[in-house]
Amino acid sequence: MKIASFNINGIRARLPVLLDWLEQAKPDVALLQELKSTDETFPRELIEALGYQVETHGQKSFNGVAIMSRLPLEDISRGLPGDDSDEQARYMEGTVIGDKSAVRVACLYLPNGNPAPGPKYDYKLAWMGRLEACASRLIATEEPALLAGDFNVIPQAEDCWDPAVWKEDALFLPQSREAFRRIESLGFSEAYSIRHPGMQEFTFWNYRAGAWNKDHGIRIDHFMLSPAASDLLLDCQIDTYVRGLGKPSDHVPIWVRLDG
DNA sequence: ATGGCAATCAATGATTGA
Repeated sequence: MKIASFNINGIRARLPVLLDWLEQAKPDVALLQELKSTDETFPRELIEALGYQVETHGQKSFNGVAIMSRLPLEDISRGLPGDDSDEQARYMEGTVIGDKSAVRVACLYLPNGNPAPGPKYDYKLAWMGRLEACASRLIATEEPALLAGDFNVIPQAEDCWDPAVWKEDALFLPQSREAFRRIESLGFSEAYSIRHPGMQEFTFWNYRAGAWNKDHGIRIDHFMLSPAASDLLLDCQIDTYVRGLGKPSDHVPIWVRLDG
């Protein structure tokens, strides 16, 4: 099964690009972030017309995540556990039933955290602590599971065009990278780096200052696979071309193919 | 400095993102 993740930066503004990409890439499952839409204003009909079951966890103006699947999709849960006062729609889970195996998928939009230090960075680190608890719970099931989405973390220096520029940024600060490593320490594998060691590809280019034309990008969208899911990994690719389409998102899709 | 763009909500300007 092919599972993709795409921070679309506004579902309504991005609908033409999304539909274009879906028809070319034909993922079985698409995990979307930054819907910037409530569940009520999410344009589900055109996506359902392509054969997808659409499950959303929206919020007005900001955040928002969705799971869309052409395979049976069950047991949806919405929201990141661990803080009942957190109103931001950044996390949901569902179980995809493949031909060979069921995969628990978590779609996440991890907080940016800038400016750091400050309350937004505190929220990011707290959020990552709660995510680690989810990761522990998922790995304990010993079933195939993955965490995917916009992590807003640059894992290592090779994952950005100029580490010096990002040195003080919340996406690259040591504490952010350490929190990312802690999830790996639980037993999760970051799919792209497993499949393409030493390669430099990006998933985000700022709209400003001609970043795309200069290839001033960063790699912040990731798939983290549990051991049981890693055993099924066949491929992981980044659909870079999507950044060059008309009216693009600032992120591009990344996907994995699992033998499931 | 990735200043310099884009999306959204709301009302011509502010907020947020990374």
